[in-house]
Amino acid sequence: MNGIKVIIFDDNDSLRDSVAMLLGESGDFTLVGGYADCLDVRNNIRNTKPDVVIMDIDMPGINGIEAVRVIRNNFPTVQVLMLTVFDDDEKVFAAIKAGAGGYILKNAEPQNLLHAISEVYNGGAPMTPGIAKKVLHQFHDMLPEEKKDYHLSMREKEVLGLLVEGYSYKMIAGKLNITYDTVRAHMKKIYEKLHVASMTEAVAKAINQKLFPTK
Amino acid sequence: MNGIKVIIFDDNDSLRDSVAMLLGESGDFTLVGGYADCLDVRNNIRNTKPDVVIMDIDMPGINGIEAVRVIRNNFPTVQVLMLTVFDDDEKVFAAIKAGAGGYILKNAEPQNLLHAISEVYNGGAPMTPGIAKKVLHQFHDMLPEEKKDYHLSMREKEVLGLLVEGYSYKMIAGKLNITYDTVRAHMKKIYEKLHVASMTEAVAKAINQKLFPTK
DNA sequence: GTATCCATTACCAAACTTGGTAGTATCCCT
DNA sequence: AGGGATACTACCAAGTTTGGTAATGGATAC
Repeated sequence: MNGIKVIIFDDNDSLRDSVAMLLGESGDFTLVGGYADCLDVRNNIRNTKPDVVIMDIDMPGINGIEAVRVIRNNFPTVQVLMLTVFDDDEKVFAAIKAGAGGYILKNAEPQNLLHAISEVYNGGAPMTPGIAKKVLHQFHDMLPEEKKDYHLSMREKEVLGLLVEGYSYKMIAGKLNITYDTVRAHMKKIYEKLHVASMTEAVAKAINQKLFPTK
Repeated sequence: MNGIKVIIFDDNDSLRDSVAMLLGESGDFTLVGGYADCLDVRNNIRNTKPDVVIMDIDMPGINGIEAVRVIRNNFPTVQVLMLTVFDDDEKVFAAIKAGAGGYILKNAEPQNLLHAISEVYNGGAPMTPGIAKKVLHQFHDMLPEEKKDYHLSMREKEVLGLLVEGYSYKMIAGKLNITYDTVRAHMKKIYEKLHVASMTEAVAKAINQKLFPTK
């Protein structure tokens, strides 16, 4: 008994058997658990201490994505590999958001599953090509645009930054040790440069154009 | 001469030769061009009509990421596969933003390069495990948070939405055909529910919690 | 049916924001 | 040395926002 310890959650009994056989033959993996539902994930993991969890999505009771969240919150070192028939954006992204470390479709070659398990165990991110494409494309669309430069001076950025954090003119003056009127002077310049005419517009623009790391 | 038509941009002559040999032996690919710089990308592609472009990043003259942008803007059907030594987040994400369809490190196995070329040609997104991990993790961090529910009423959401767009109380009153004082009443409730005490904070919170599709 | 939430309006007084104009001082560039 | 950008200060007047408290009618919930 050695190698990477794996457990699987899938309500399809014969699939669990196939995986068990596959892992058994390989020699590099040990299947230390197999369950048809996620009703008792926490205990299942506490008892078996796996390195990698193979997780289906559509199961009776608690669904696999919820289970991933639970696992990642309670056992941060355990890697989760999704193994499912679903390839719709919503499920894929939800699984990643929940903390899955890889996403393989059930129609993949058995050999690829073994490879994916070691990869996810070694900190990689195995994905079937179609999934990788989805992720890459979505990722592409989400990357920040070339951010416009409004030529704000250092001081102006500082003031705007505080404004975004909810500070009033008076508070900003206090924070920066300058007078209220100086803050006003900066604000006037900022409004001019951003082409806005109120605090709310300035804040909205600053956040939307990602002028600051607000989150 | 048949198979997938490939051209390569890389200032390392011997690497170009190796790739040429590799592709030649495989039978499934045809190298129809090899260039040490991207000074004339557009013509290079117009003349060779490749299916896939293999692109280095660090080259004299125009850098590979800029070149990807040019290619994707002018020849949207041509797939670009990055083949470079760089694995820092900045370059990886920049390449993806520029439109690269795959990203392979130069230390990968030759066999994997061939596989990656067909994959990118077939609409996949080949990445070396480390790159896939970077992308997945960044992607994970960028996916929208579970959005909190502040139990805003319809009307309150409407008012807050306008506020985020830069409207003043008075303007909101006009837009919604209600009195100024009614707007004020809604605002008071909103502040209470959002736990804020000024327009700027409300706007910042609304945008950051993605309560509205602002962008 | 009575309690609770929602949308609406109203008024007061205090505090805050905005646009205008105007001046001083420093630093960098040519 | 002069031109230009930046940082700072100041005052006025008009307009806006905020926190109170209070009241009405409608809808929904138990």
